[in-house]
Amino acid sequence: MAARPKAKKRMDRAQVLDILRNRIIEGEYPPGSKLIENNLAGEFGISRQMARELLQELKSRGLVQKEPNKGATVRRMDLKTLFEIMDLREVIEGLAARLATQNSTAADWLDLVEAFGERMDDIIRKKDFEEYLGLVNRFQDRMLKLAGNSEMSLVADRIYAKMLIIQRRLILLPGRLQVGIKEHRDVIQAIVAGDPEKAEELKRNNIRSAVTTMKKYQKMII
Amino acid sequence: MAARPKAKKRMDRAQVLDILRNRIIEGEYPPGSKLIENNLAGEFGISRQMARELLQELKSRGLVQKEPNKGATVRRMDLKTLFEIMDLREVIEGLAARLATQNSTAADWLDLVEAFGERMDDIIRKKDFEEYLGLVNRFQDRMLKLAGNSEMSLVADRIYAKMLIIQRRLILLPGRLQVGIKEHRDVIQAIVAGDPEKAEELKRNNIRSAVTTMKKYQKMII
DNA sequence: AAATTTTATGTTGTCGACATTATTGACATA
DNA sequence: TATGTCAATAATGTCGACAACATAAAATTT
Repeated sequence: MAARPKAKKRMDRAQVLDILRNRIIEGEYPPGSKLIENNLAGEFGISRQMARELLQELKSRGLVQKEPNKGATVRRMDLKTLFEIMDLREVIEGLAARLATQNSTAADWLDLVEAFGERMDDIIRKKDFEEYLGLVNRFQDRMLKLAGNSEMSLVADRIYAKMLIIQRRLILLPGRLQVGIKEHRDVIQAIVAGDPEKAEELKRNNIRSAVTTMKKYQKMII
Repeated sequence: MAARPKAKKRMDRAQVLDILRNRIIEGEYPPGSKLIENNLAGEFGISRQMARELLQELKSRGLVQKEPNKGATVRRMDLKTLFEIMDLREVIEGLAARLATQNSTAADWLDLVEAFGERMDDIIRKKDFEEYLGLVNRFQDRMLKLAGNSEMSLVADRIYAKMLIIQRRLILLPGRLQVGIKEHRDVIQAIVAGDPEKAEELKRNNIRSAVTTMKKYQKMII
């Protein structure tokens, strides 16, 4: 583990947690790398006890793994886990789409309808992946927020954190960008039209379609 | 909080966690009651630090709630949360039924087919609720185990812990026992027949049907 | 007597120190 | 060279003590 020499001082508990979370999600701490309590304590100017509790928190969010007497490591995602999560994601996002449809009106979706409309053609042409990912995330956030089910949001958070890296590789696969856009358009349309069952079904199909692509190109993803 | 005077000595971490979990889901610690670190430490012969970590663990499982500087209380379940969890439960158990169907053969279900068959008529006649609940739980455990999705199991565990109390009251509602048995029979039949989609749909219907009953008799449940 | 401040007590938050368990590296032996 | 043993080091697990905060009780003021 490359140690960070600098000792930033007196950081807030939540701040540190956020930093660690981001480093894991962004891949700065690669999967399997050790997170050593003393190092973290030193870097952030917190006590080891505090570092310990933060690691525990990260564990409960499914981002790190702890083995007794051996410490915490960034959780590796193997293929099995990946597809397990995708199965979960299918039903969770389906539920989110359904609930969001029930709890929202067309007005809540104006910006996203527009964004996934003509603006998307630009994105496809330029292959602007970052812009696309940003929009997809905005869509997911909106959906979760409007769904208004905090228990579900907890589960979704667990899933998303681990999906972010994968998502970046997924859209690079042949044809996935175009298909993804079309599927999102359809989902949004069903939501705005106020058809909860259809929205759920389409969102589930969207994830299943992603899984199919992933299975086809397994080796390139993990 | 009624203090337990006895100081049991040197209990294992996992043991204590299990005891606390049970006390919460059995209702021995009623919702809203305070869990004081010192008391727990004293009762189980563990250090306060350890008690603290156990409370954190219970929090991450959604059983207790923590407010900064005010401590941990047994999480209250209001009506909103209850129905949120039921929505989640619908899709999770649906998924479990589908996956279990894909990963199992009729041989895995022999005992439960029999139990939900003729033996059930006895149970209905005697209104043996405990026996029925035992079988339902056995069915759920089997389903989760055979589904073989550990991410999903984590979510399910979060849900079940909170559902156990409710379940006891649900089956007391008029007609719910008979309906529940029939629905379980249908689900099991679809699973044994190897029809994943049907199993998923029936399990989802089962939860939705429970929700309908709950909404009708809201006041008696919480 | 009611309201406000002060004091006292109980509970959580934080830290440093020690004990226990892994891991590493040096050394000896086959 | 390879392997096994043992010491040295590093990291985690655990504990008790003190500080900060919240609550309840007492005292003071109006």
